[in-house]
Amino acid sequence: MISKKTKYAINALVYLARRWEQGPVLISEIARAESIPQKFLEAILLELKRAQILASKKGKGGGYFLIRAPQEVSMAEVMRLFDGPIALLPCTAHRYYERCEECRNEHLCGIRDVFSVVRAATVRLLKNATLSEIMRREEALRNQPLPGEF
Amino acid sequence: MISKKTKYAINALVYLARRWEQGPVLISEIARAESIPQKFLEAILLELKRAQILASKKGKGGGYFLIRAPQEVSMAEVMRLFDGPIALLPCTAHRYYERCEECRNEHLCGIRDVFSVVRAATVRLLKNATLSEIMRREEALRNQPLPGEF
DNA sequence: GGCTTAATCTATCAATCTGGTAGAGTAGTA
DNA sequence: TACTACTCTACCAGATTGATAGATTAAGCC
Repeated sequence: MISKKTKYAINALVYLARRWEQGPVLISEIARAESIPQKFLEAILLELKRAQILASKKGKGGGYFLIRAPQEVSMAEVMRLFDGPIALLPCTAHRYYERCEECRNEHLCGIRDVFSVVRAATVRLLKNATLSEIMRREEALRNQPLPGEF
Repeated sequence: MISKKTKYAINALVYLARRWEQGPVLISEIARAESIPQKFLEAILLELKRAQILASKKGKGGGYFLIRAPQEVSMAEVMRLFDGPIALLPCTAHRYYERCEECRNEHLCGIRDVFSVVRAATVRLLKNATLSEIMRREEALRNQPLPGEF
């Protein structure tokens, strides 16, 4: 499961994606709109700024804003930033790779083999899950009949 | 990432799957072979017994053993037992479903939509990742040239 | 220049989870 | 009945999670 911090980050990013190229948005506004504790959100936005996803402007008329196109920000990147590896086992991760000390020959490990497949599938989907993809799907859902109604 | 506890459980289960229908195996033997702290392993095996995956026999000649065919024990089940939901978001889980309180209409949520797809793919793969599948893959790896060598 | 605004930094905190240890108790088997 | 091996209870250190408080710095405006 992703942490609340990551979920808050995603909520904030989607909020800012909807306001893309519309100037800075106040932390307080995002916090109110998305029901995120403001002080907690401040720390999150700061991390997203350090990761070069957001930028900020101080003083009156200031706030945070996206500095990348919404299709260039994926859930894979956000999750890695806050929660670390996407892989379920350290020995199947790429950036965060770590070998299992108990494992003699990693390349003959059946456990690693099956979890590698899971990782590959998850990474592929999460890379395609960009902010613009989320917005696109929201629009699609609005224009569809409610689920279960036929 | 899965917890060490879950990883230990998987290691122990694969060990017992290799000894399927060969009688009880000592906790101490599994602990030694798989480098798992014995006392910690005891708690794990006890949980697997309560989950009706293992059974135990006391006294001399006792130990733990699988009571299901190896193809009937999946990583999905083991992970849910020790680490809870497989879904990345509570609102996309089935058994562990929980709605996001900040969400007005869940069925119009784009975030939920993309994470539902991830969950479905992950669950499908983890259900197919049974103990016998792990053993089958280990055998396949043994009969293959080493990766990177051509 | 001084005031206001708003981001930034530092510190702290309770609660929970994780991984692990110790030891007493209980029950089956030879 | 003695031995073996599982079972239960309790405890613990350290890390992580989610959150709060307050001080500081920088930008814009009159």
